[in-house]
Order: sequence, then structure tokens, then C-alpha cells
Amino acid sequence: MEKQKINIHWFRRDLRLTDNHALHAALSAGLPVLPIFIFDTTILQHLPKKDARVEFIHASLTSIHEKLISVGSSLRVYNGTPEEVFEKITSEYDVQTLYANRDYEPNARERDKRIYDTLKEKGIQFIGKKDQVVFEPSEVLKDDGLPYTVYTPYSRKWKARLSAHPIICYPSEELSANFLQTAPFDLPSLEQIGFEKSGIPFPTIELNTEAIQNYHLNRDFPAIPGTTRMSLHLRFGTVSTRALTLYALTSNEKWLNELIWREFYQMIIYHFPNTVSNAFKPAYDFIEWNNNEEEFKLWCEGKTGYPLVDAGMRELNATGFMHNRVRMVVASFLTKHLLIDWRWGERYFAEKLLDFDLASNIGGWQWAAGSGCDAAPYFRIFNPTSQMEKFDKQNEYIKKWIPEFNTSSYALPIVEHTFARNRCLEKYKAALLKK
DNA sequence: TTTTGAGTTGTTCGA
DNA sequence: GTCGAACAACTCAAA
Repeated sequence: MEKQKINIHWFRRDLRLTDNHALHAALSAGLPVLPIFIFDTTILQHLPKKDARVEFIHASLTSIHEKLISVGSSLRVYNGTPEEVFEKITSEYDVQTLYANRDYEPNARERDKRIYDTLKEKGIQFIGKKDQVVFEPSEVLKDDGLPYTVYTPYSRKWKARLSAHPIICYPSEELSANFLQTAPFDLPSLEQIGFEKSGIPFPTIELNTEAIQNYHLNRDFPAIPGTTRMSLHLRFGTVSTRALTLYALTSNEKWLNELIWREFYQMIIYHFPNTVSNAFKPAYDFIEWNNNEEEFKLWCEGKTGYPLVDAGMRELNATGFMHNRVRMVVASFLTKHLLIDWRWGERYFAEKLLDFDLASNIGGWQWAAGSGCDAAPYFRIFNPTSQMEKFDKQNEYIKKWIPEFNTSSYALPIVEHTFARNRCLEKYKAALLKK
């Protein structure tokens, strides 16, 4: 029997059917589209059984699958390496073109290059589209053609480019008749791919418009819901970046700037992939870290004796989320007060954060450590006590996460602030002299 | 090529 | 309590 001619849409970080660029292109191309997702076993094998992010992906896929069934199609979910999966698909179908939205992380780019080469040998095209960002890493460059390393001029250029190139959406949801018509495929259960329910609730996809309106007023106070909790949805593409940006343009410039920060760090990781493991400013790799494992453990568990630090870490451990203000405080504390390598903290966040995004996580940690592009100056050391007094005056946030706060059973500070501050200044100064 | 203005999120000290 | 300056020069971006 002759194999059926089809195109494929490969879902990755774009787990939605609406305003999806590559999906729109696939559905416009004239052949039936087989929508697929691959649980990549090379990635999954490193994750704990109760990884809430896998659970979130699974729930998002289930939702896509159900919508596809209602239009006579189905999502095909695989468990394996992309190479194995495409080998299998091409044995069943006559695949013309593979569509996917581009991913700018170093590992993903390597993977996509491999798949591109493999498919090319078989005469199959692999077309990537821009979807995760409004402007790709090479669309916003300095006048000399080199990438920016400072946020503010980058954001100015970004905004100027937006005026000249307004956002165009891709109504993929209007083309659902062009999916491959098929009996439903079995969607593997969470257990079948080797995972369990985590019990961690996910932020909803509804946009908190009130939080956006007052974002600049409330965003620094962890006790109030002053942030939008969109990070998880941006990470997995369950919401459209374009749609959020269009909303930001008419609502709150400060919030728009946060979306631009996200693209700034995607741009940085694309052009400077070595910053995943090295300081953006090489001199900072001369810092003699203390790297005390016992202190690191106390930080992870939220037992440093500094309430804002501990509340933040406990929020992270319990929910997979931490308020942005508190992320800065705990990161500053780990790197500067405890003199523990930012990579340790970065790895811990990577393991725990639901919204973990490599580019933003590396960018944020290097910013806090002072080693990043456009980073906080090294002598800017957050005082965890005054941060608490400024941003959690009533101790609401702290009491929520530290029941024993203000009792004798609460930990004593593991390091004295002024001592730690001076020690940090000395160590950093010494490292910078070596460059 | 040179020059100039500016740079996410802070803290401490002294008047 | 409040305010400005110092922290430490350095690098970047653009004219």
C-alpha cells in the first residue's frame, strides 16, 4: 500500500492550538497535518518521578488531544529520541515537510540541527518558525551588527523595531479542518511515561489584568498577588507571546519591559551559549567560592535564619514558584553572603522551578552574582533584613512560609550580615584584580 | 576614531 | 526620620 503524503507539526515549547506560527504554516501548506509531541527519553531520564513540569506538559497535551478529537483528528504522542521517532513516522507516512517553532537554547539548537540533517538525507524539509519571541536573537542588533549586552539600549531598539514591524498573529485555530483525519491515537498516561502526579497546583492561564494595571506598584511585594504568574505558560507556550505583548502595549510599560527582558536573555543565550556554564564577564570566574555544602543544604531547605531567604526557599520547595523580588534576595544571599558558586543555585532553581527557563535562569543568576551582562555591580549586596522590612513590612509572606517565625525554634542566622558583606567585597575585589 | 552619557531591582554612612 | 553621596571605576552604545 502506498504511504499517505502528509506534513507534520512538531509541538515543543508551543503547547497550544491558537496563534501558533509553525502550526499555522503547516496547516496552510496543502497536505494533511499530523500533529505530534515527543517525550524525549534523553531528557526525561534525568528527571525525578514527581516532576510537576512533566505533569503540566502531559495535561497540556491532553487538552490539545481532546480538542483535536473534536475536529476528527488526534495528537500523536511518542516516547523516545527524536531520531527514533522520525524513523518510525517516515516508515508509516510519506512525510513532505516537518514544521516546528524555533528554540534558541544551545541543546535544542543542536538537536534541531541533527534532525534537519537526518531528514534532509531523506528528502524531507524541516521548516522552523519564530513563535516564542516577538523578535529573534538576530533581529535586534546594534548598528554595527553585533548583539547587545546591555538591556536598556536593547529595549529601545526592540521598541523601535516594533513600531516599524507591528505584531502579526497566526490564527492557526481557524485551520483545524486541515489536520489529518484519523481515529484517535492512544495518549500515554503520565504513569506510562514513567511519572507520577506531583500534587503541585499550576497557575491558571487567565490573565490577571488587575495585576498588570498595577504591576509597577505591586510587583515587589511577595504577600500580594501583584505579578501575573504567566512565566509557566510562557515557558511551555500554552499562551501566545504575541498576544501577551499586544496586551502589554496598551496596558503597562513596566510589564512590557519584563517581556522584553525575557527576549533579551534568549538573545544572550543564543549569541553567547558559553554563558550557560561560564561567567559572562570572565574575571568573575576567578572568584574563590567557599562552596560549603552544609551551608548550601541549609539554603536549599530554607534554614539560614534570614526570614525572607527562608520563606522564599520554602515557597519554592512547596510550590515550584518563588516571587521575583525574593528570587533576587535568595540569589544574592547564596552568592554574596555564603560565597557559593552561582551555578549551584542555578542548578537548584532549574530542578525546582515550574517556570524554569534556561535563558532567564542563567541570566538572572549571573545578574545576581554580578558576573552577567548588565549585571548588578558586585558591591550591591542585598541586605536580607532590610529587604524584608521594605517589601514584607507586616511579615505576612514570612509568616505564611515560616510557621515558627518569632519563636525560639526558628534558626539563628548562619552567617552575620556585616561580616559576610565585607568578606564578599574582599573576595570579589581580589578576583577582579586577577583579570 | 574619539568622545560622551548612561547603566533593572541596593546599602551604608554621615549630616 | 530623611537626604545625598560614596561605593569603583568600567564598559557599552551611539553620536
